[in-house]
Amino acid sequence: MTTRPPSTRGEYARSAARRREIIDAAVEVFSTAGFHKGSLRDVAERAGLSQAGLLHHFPSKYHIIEAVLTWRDTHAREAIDEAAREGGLTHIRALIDLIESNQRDSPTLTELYAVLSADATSRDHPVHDYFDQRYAWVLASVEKSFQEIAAAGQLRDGVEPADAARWMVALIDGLQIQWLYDRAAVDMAEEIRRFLQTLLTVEL
Amino acid sequence: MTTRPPSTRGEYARSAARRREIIDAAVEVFSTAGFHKGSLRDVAERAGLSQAGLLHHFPSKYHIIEAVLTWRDTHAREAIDEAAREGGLTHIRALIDLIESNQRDSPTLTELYAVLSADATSRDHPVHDYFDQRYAWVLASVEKSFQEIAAAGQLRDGVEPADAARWMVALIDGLQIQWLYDRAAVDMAEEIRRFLQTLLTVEL
DNA sequence: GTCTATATACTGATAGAC
DNA sequence: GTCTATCAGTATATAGAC
Repeated sequence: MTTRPPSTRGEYARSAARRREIIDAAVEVFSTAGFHKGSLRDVAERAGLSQAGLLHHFPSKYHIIEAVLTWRDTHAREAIDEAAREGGLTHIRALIDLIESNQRDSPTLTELYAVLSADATSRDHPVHDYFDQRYAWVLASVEKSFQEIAAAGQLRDGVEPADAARWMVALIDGLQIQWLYDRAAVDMAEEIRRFLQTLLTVEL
Repeated sequence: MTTRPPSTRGEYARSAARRREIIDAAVEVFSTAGFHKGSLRDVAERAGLSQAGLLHHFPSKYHIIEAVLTWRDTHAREAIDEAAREGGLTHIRALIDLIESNQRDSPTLTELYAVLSADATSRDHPVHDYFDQRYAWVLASVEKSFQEIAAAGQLRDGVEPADAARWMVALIDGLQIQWLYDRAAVDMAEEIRRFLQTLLTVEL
């Protein structure tokens, strides 16, 4: 039997573009309604096709949320990878810059992550394992950078690198919630910078 | 027309006890499954009656979650009210103690609050307004205490009371999420105490 | 006060025409 | 690749017997 290969680059591009449209629609729906409450019909309608048409591109609701998460992760790692390799303050600064640009350029995606990371604490949640591993990885990599900061004499005496890492990650999540309730009142990146400055002996 | 008053104290007590059983069941169901995903049937089953029987005591799902929240708030305010009136470090210490005892004695209720406060960021969520007002109130009362701490010379130079309040509330929410993913790794009260100690000039 | 039975709506997913 | 039609499951809520 023969499988018909796409005859032109155009077909691949069109399909990929459709998937992107669906992912964008899913971000908007899931970030305001939540993953459980946000329906495939809502996503389909926003993407401009029927619910059955949507499931031609992604076989299940889980595949859609998975695509959303991996798509953002790919782009986030591109933005942070070089600074993460360098470590120390460079890594921390890049993280804050990333948060700042995320909030400015894709607030709905930021919203989705904030809501979903709390939603997925339930052990049988479809993306529980994803967030579980993500927290472990983020905490470890931030702690490593704070250890380097401490070794360079840039961390105040008595502040443990493991604590600083945990506080920074917690502050990010917590400020995001406050931001979602009152967006005008919270400037996340500035707030995190001021907080970190109290832990450091050098200018951030 | 005449309304039949309860003939004995027993009837009130029995009905009140039933409502408490339902509230306890609701806490357990909603904290693990989330508010949307947790069903009235689950709550009813755990409370030992049918779903229709449950709706005799609370006319809708919303009334149940509302009862859960106001019930906890009443008890939380009892525990914190005196210290809150005194203000300053006394208030902050009492807040941390309350978090510690909540986590030890009613972890599922703590879990429910953490998940629900993120869930309810959506503007059309049934308890959005409740959490919106709660954050405004908590932030204001904690900021007031940090102003008193600053006036007493107990706050490190350069730390703004408004920032300290925002950071403390954010840290509580963020650590709760980390705790839900890895309960063995996070001692919330200790972590918050160590964090606040870095902002203060006196022993907490 | 509690039950069974049911109304009504919406969910994710599938079948099959085009 | 997209559609209509539909399935089976579950949700909240109601009606009415007991």
